[in-house]
Amino acid sequence: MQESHDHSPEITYFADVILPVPIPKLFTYRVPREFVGGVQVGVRVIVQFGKSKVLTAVIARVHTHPPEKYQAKYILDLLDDYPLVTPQQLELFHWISGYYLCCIGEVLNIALPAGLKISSLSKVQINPDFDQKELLSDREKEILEEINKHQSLTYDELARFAEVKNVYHLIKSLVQKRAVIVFEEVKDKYSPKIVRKIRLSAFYEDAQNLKILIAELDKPKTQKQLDVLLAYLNAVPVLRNMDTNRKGLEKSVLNQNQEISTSSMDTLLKNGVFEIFDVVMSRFPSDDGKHLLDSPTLSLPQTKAYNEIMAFFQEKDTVLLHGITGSGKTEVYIKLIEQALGSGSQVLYLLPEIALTTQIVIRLKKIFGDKVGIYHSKFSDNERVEVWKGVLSGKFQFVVGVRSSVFLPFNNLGLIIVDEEHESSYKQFDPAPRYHARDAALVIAQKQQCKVLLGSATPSVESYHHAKQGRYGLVKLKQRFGEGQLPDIETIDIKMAKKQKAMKGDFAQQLLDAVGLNLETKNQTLFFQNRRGYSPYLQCEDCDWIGTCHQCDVSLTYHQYDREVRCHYCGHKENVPKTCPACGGTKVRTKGYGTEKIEEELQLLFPSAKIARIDLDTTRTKTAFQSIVQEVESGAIDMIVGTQMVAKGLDFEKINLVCVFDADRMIHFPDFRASERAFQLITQVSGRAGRRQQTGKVLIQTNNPAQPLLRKIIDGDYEGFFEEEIIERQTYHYPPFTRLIRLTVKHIEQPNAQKAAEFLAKNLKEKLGDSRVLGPEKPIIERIRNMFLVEVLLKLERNLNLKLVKDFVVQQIEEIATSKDFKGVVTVIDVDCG
DNA sequence: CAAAATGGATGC
DNA sequence: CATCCATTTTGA
Repeated sequence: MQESHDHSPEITYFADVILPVPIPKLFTYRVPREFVGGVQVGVRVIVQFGKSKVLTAVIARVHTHPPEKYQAKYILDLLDDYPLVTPQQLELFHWISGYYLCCIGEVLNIALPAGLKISSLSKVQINPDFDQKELLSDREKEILEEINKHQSLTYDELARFAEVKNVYHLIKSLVQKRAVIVFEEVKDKYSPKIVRKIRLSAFYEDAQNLKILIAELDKPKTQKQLDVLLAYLNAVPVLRNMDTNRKGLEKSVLNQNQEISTSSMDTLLKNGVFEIFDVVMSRFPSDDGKHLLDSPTLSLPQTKAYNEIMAFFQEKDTVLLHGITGSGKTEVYIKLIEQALGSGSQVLYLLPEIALTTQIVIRLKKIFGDKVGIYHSKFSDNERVEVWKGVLSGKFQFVVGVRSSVFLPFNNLGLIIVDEEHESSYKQFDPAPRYHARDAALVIAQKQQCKVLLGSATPSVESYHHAKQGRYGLVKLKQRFGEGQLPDIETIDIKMAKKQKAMKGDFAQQLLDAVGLNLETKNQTLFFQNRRGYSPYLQCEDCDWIGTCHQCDVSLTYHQYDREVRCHYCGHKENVPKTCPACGGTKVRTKGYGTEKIEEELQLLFPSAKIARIDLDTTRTKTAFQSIVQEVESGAIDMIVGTQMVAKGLDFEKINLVCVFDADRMIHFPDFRASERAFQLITQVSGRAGRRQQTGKVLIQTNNPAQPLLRKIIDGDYEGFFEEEIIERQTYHYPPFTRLIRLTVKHIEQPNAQKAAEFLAKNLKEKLGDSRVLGPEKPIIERIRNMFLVEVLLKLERNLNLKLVKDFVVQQIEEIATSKDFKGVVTVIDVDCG
C-alpha cells in the first residue's frame, strides 16, 4: 500500500493500526476521505481509543474491508506525511511479539521513543458556569476547592487527594451535577530545537551601505549601538565574506556579552539594521565534515583478526571475535565500520548501557563525524527523536546505541557489531517485550542480509558454542594491545586470614598492604564489591531481628549517604529505626558490606586517599556519571569502589591493582548461569588492571582458593572453563542445548499463586512431559511488591517445534487468566530468561 | 439508603 | 492497561 490510493468517492478505506497497549490484536479505523491520499503503512495517526482516551497508533495495513462486528471509528488525524516506521521494522515488531510472547503494542511502546508517542491524559477542571454549590456534599466541596487550587487535576492526583481507590464514581457524580468538566490534555512531545538568530538586513549586505551606517553611528549618542554592530561584525566575518551574514549569529551569544546593551540591540532591530530569524537546529553539534581523528593503524594481530573476519563474512553471516581484555577490539571494529560505510550501507554498533557515556563515543565521533548518531537512555526524548529521524533520512549512517537501538528505522544495514556480547543487560527484563538485543540483532541481520560481529573477552556460552559448532566464524585476539600484559591474579584465603587474625573488617591485611603500596606509588586501585548501599541488612544484636521490606521478602539495605534503608526490589524507603522494633533494644547494627561501607572503611584506613564510588546511586544522572569518569581519568582519584558497573566497558587506564570481594557469593549463586557470570565478571573486572605498560595485579578474597573456577580465572583459561561448562549444560539440559521459558505466576495470596502454578504445571506436563517442565517452585525472593511469586520453568530442546509449544503455553496461561478459580492471578512469560 | 468497593468485560 | 458499568458491600 505504498502507492497513493484511488480517490474514487465510492471506496471507503480502513486502516489496521498498532496501538501502544497490551492487547494482542490490531484495531481497525476508518480513513476519512481527506486522508485517503496520506494513509500509508508506517505513518502515525491519532485515534480515539475507548470512551475518552486519545492515542498515537501506527498504521500496519490499509484495506477496504469494513469490519463486520462493529462500526469502525474514524482516524482523527495523520501525524506524518511519510512513514516513520519502515516495513522492516514492522516485520521485526511481529517477530519480537511472536518469539517473546508479548503483544505487538508492547513492542511498539518500547520501540518508539517517547517523543514520538502522543497520549492524552484525562483531567478535570471546574465548570466556570457552575453556581449551585448547595447541591454538593461537604466532601465534594472540599474536593472542588482542591481542583480550583490547581486549575486542573489528573484522575490520579485527585485519587491521591480524595484518598479513594476508585475516583470514577466521584468524578461521574461531580460531572452529573455539572460542577466539573472532564477534558483530554494532548501533549505533542517532540519539539524541534529552535535558535533565535540575528543578521544584518538585506539593505546592509551592501558594503557601501554598511560603511555609511558605521560612519553614521560613530557619534557619542549612538556609541552603544555601534558597539553592538561591531561585536556582530567581529563574530561574523561579514566584511570579508558577505555570504556569512545569511547564517547570522545566535542572539543569545550577543546577549551574554556584558558590554552589549540589550536596549541598543532593540533599537537596531527597530531601525531595521538587524533582523531576527528562527532556525531549527540539530541537537547534535555539527563538525562541518572535518575529520578530527584518523582511523587507527592496526597492529599485526589486529590486522590478522580483521582479515579473518572479512574472510569469514564471505561464507558466514555471523562472526564471534574472542579478544582478551585490552586486546584492542575497538580498532578492529572501527576498520570494519569504515569498510561497511564505504560500501554505502548502514552500521549499528551495540554497546551495554553504561559503556556508552564514555571515551569510546567521543572517539567514534571524532573519527566518523556527523555520520554517527548516538542512541542512549540518558539522552532526552527530543534527542532520541532526532536520531530516529536522522536514521530515516540517511543523515546518520552509523548508530552507536544501547539495547533499544535495534528498533531504529534502518533499511540498509550492512553490519551490526554487538560489543560485550555476553552482557546480560542486552536482555530486557521488566516491562514486556522481554527481548534480547543480541538475538534481535541476529534476526534483523538475517532479514536485511547483513553481517553481525559479536565481540567479547568472555563470550557467552551460547555464542561460543555456536562458533565451535561452525555456525559462526570464530576469530581470536590473544595478545594485549601495545605493551600491556595480562594482570597477575592472586587469591587471598580469608578463612586462613581470619584464623590468624589478619583481617581488618572485611579486608585481609595482605590486601591492605598491597593497597597501601599502590597508593604510595601513586597508582589507582579498583575495589569490586557487587553490592551497593552501605550494608545489605540491619540486625538487632539482642534478638536477631532483621529489617525487611513490608512489600517484598528481602532485607532492607542501609544507605549511609541518605541515612535510610531501602528495598532494592520495589524502591521502598524508610528511616532507620533507633530502637529494635521487635525487642526495643538499642543495638541495631549494620551487617555485611556494600560499596558505601567499603568506601568509608577505606577512607578511615587511608585518610589521604581520594576515593570515588561508582554504582547505581552515584551515577543516576549523565553529568554525575561523566564527572566521576573524568576525575578518575585525570588521575585525581586514588581509589575506586564499584559494583559490576565498573566491569562493563569502562576503560580506566591508570588502574594498577584490582581487589575483588564478592567472588564466593557470585560463584555459588543458585542459578545455572552462576559459573558463567562469575567467570565473566571477575575476568572483566580483572581486565581493568594494568592496561598500560606496567603489569597489573588482581587480588581475590575467597574462603576457598582451591575452587576450580577460580583457577581457570587466574589462568585466563576461557577454553577450559567453556569445555567444563558445556558438559554441565548438556547433562542438565540447559542452554544452548535447550531454550528456557520462565513462567512467573503472581498473586497477592501465596496459596493462590501456588495453586495456579500447580494447575499450570500439571497441564503443561501432561502434554510436554515431566522432563520439560520444572516446578512449580518458589523463587529465592518469594514476594515482590506485595505479590507472591511461583515459577514454572520450561526446558525445550532446540529441535522442538517452538511455535506449537508456545501456542500451547499461551493457551494454558489464557485459561488461568480467564478461569474463575484463579481470579487475580497474573502470569508473566520470559522467553530465553537469563 | 447512598456512597464506596469489588468484579468483569471491553476497547476498533 | 485503563476505563466503564453492574453488582455487592458497607456503614451512619
